[in-house]
Amino acid sequence: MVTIQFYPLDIGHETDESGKAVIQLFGRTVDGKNICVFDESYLPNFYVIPKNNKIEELKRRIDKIKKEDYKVVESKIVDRNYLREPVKAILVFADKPISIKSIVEEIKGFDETYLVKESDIPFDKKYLIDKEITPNILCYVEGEVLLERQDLDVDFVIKTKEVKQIYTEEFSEPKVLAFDIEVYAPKGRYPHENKDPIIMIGFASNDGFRKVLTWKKYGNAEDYVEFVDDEKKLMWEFKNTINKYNPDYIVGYFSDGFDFPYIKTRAKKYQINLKFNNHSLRINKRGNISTAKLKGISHIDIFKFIKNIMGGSLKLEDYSLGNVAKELLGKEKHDVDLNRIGVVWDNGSKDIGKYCAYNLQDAILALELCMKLLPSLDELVKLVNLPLYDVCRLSYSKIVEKHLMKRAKEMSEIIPNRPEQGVISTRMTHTYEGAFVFKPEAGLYENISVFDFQSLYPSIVVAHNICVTTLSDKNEGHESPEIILESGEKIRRHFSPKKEGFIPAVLREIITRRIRVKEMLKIDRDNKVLQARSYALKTVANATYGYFGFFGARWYCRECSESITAWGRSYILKVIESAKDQGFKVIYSDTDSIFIALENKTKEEALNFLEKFNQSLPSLMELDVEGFYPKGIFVSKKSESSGAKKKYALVDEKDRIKVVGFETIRRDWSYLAKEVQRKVLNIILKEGDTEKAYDYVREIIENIKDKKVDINNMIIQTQLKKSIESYQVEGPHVFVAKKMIEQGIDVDVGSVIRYVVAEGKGRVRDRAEIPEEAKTYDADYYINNQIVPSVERIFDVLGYKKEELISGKKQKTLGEF
DNA sequence: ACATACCGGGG
DNA sequence: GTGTACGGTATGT
Repeated sequence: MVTIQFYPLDIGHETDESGKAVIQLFGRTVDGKNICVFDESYLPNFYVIPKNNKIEELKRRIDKIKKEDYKVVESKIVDRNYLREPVKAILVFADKPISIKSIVEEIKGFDETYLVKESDIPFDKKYLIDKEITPNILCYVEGEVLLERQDLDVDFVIKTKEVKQIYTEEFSEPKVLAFDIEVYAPKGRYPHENKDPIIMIGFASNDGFRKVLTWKKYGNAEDYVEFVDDEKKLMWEFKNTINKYNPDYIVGYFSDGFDFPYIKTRAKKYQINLKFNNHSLRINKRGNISTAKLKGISHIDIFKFIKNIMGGSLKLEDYSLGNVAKELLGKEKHDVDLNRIGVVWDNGSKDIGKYCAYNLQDAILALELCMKLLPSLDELVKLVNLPLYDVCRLSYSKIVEKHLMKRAKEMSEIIPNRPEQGVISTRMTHTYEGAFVFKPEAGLYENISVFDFQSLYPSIVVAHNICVTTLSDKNEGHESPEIILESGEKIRRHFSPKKEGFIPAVLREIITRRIRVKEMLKIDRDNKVLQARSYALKTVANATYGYFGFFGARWYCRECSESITAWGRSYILKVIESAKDQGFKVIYSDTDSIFIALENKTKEEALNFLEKFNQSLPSLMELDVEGFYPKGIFVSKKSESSGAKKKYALVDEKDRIKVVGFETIRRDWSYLAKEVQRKVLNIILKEGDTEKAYDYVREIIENIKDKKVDINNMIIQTQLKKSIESYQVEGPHVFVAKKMIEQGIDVDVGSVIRYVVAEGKGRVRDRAEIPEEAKTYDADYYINNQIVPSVERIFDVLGYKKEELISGKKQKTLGEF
């Protein structure tokens, strides 16, 4: 018997041939050793709530369930709450995870069964909930050393009957290793994992380790460069480097979707089994989304977290590493021409060194992004009780749900089920009156102040006790403002004040904790942990409203959503009215934010208004400054039927452009179209010269007409997502791909097909040509389908019609412009 | 009008 | 892994 203290970092389970599962907790001991703990005490389980008083009878029937390949091991009658009402439930333990489905099915057939709950939570996740174990927090374990499990390649393997989390100490000094790969690509073609080798892999760790592995020797290589013989050796060294460095976290940027899947494919080619801590690299593919998991090492794809969670508040133009690093770290990628990577590699010149430096820099940026966001991730781990691996891939709704699940357990609440597909469909078809949107008057504005309620919805939920558990037929105290239903009927919703609802209770705790954290931050302004804690609490609180109306939610409540927005509208309208009263020009408002054009007023006056207004609000509510923007353009969306949606671009005081709701720059647009949109926004927002922007577009259009624009700028790229034969609808890229195959050019699933639209009539695909063969392009197509659509709505705002852009004849009706 | 296919991130 | 994104846009039928 040994006792040991360790930080659980990752969880998994191992099943034997019969399907019996044992939980495995991977982690670090206090003195930095790798450990794997097998918790043999845990059995898959779920609740059955009886329909009537025949609970004993139901229990007896459940206990008898025993078939060849599944059985009930044990059951207990327990006191719990379900949606805040006390219930007697039967807690059923199954022999193995895969038995759950069959047992549940059998029990559902019993007359006495009313509800089956918590049978839809993954085994590992349910373990953490049931045992109330928070990853990254110190645990104590008493057990036996399993000597025969040398294969796990950790320092200790412990078999135990109990893992206790009796401490609060956090795992605070992880070894973090970031990596990035560079891939060979012939000129003008995007690399393909079946054809193009990995030529270099860069590593960067938080304790200063730097290395670039590559397999073509060149002179005067930097110290960090290490040469290997070939791609196969590169794969081996990749694996060795990771195993030798032995990181707690391995980090990449889009490594779920690119680096790891690519590595896996290349390794397979050489029949190398990539094992880390003796566990193979697993790539899970769901549709287009892949995730890469290394059992025992937490793989953080920092891109996922930035895109899913951080992105919302950052308002980034796009999520490319270069852009994100610039915004978050103030650092740049190295400037190399990736289109030449294949050429340089083939030449074998010392220019390869530039690519090595580029490679290393990308790994460093991924590392630094991770280190910067790690405090926030750590705080979220504690709120949702999931390992870092899961936390960095969560969506907003999942953050809320997992936090609710954790709190449910602590409050003896049985967790509701995930909705079935049919229920989801029904939920999706029902709409309700959403947030108040003050339609922006499309236009160009100067000196814009943006204020928003940081905790409008959460505080409404708490203040009015809004919850699926408090929804009531009669007015007992909390009556919502008027709500207009789909049918047109006007009603008010009621929430009982008698008992605090489950979600209001959870939220109240979150909000009061955040207030305490903010108090502490006033004294200790630069405390990164407190900042991260405040951020994590804010994230959970703010996402809760959306959760009520999210069709996949366990605690779904449409009536709650309706009521929250109804109350929300009444508050934001108050802000709008009072801003107008004070003589401010309100240009836009959506949900919980308000955009004010300062016009002849000063920033100070706006801040005074804010301060005054805040004094009139209930204590938990606060209108905050989101930002000041010297210039902004508001554009109306094409389909105005469903209300004006957000679509605007702002330039902030640091001359950075924030674009919201515009078509993002995509690969299937020509380079020219992307460039034109970007440049037009820049001229308008940074230079404030609409005439210049108009002239710029006119010049481009004339150049296109005169065929002065290089054909390379006209290339449209589209990827083949499936095999050529399986296309029902053949787009231009499929047609071109066929032409390429005829010419013996190697084209496969995943190939990015480049084409140019040539002159002529009829379908686009009939005119699509391989760029190298195309002599000229269809000017009208590019003007009408690429250039004009990319800027049309921007110019619409400025009072130019689409026709003017094309013809050059101004019909500008001077009005407000 | 409706259906189908692609974008993102990554080289 | 006790699962299967999403919202928007272009092209073809």
